[in-house]
Amino acid sequence: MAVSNVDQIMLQAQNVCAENGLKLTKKRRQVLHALVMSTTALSAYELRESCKTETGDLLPPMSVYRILDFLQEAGFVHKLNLSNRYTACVHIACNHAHRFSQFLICVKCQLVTEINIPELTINNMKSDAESAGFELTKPQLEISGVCYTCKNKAA
Amino acid sequence: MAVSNVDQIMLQAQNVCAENGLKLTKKRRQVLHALVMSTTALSAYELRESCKTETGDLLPPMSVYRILDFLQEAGFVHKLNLSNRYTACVHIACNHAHRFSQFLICVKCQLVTEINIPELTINNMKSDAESAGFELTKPQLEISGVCYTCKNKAA
DNA sequence: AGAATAATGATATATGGTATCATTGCCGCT
DNA sequence: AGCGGCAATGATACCATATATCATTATTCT
Repeated sequence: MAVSNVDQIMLQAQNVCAENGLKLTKKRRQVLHALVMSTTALSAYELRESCKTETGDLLPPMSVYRILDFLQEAGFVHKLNLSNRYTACVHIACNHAHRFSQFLICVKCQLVTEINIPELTINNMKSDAESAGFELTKPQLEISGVCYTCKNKAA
Repeated sequence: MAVSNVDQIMLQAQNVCAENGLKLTKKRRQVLHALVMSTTALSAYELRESCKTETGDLLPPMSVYRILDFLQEAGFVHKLNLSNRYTACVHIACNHAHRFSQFLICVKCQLVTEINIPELTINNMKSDAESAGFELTKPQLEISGVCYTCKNKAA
């Protein structure tokens, strides 16, 4: 995510939890913080590293996955299935209503950019799906591409 | 895929390979055939089962993955990243030019339906991505939903 | 036939994720 | 403060997905 207002994001997350009876414990904060700080999506096992204690202890994998589940439930984190990695939601601080999200993933540098899908695109997709006999539920789109930085580097 | 014209599909695959100097060996045919016959996407390890010999020998995992790589290169098979499963391309027999594909995956029964994305939707997505500083390369979309059969069952 | 190359096999291991049961820590109560 | 109950975390074991590496078998080409 790599943002400047990290503190504000963490505070907002804390507030959202308080309002909904969810507990943002120390470890959960640690994991969320690591994701918010990272420009790229992180794997569960990379997150263990990011959260290790001064004595070098790692979180057990089970805990990492449970914490990720919690953070996803709360809407703070998305899982990217293309890479089996996790990324902080860009809308934590702005408290947007959560719409269908779309992730643009650079195949060269792994940069992840989350954008909102315009209403129009969503509606088109919904009716395309309907024609094929499907009702859409949770269309999270993950699309591979090349970011302009990498594209320019190549040229 | 679950189609009636299985033989025609296999024949067409054979022809495409011949035209392009690719070898559709016996094992590759076996794997492709298993995928063409299945209504749901199959995992690599399920494919081992589908292709076992009379004596019960299984393909080594490495071979399955290599064969799947080959079939994907040839455009006969898609990998679904949402489920880490593989499915035959619906366009083998009709020999369509390959456009961006979209998969509708039923969360209840695992039915997979491949549809073409209308030109319009693609172009919208491309310009959305461009606004965010991305150039799209291989937009394969995988979308969760509920097929009408399951939806009606629920009601 | 023999060399070169492509395909497959075998073994080991990395990586991603879950099941299960034990332990810890927090919260409210009296 | 002490205690009971429940949520969160830890520990161990394990399954599922995928790859690295080297050995062997088939094809193809001369």
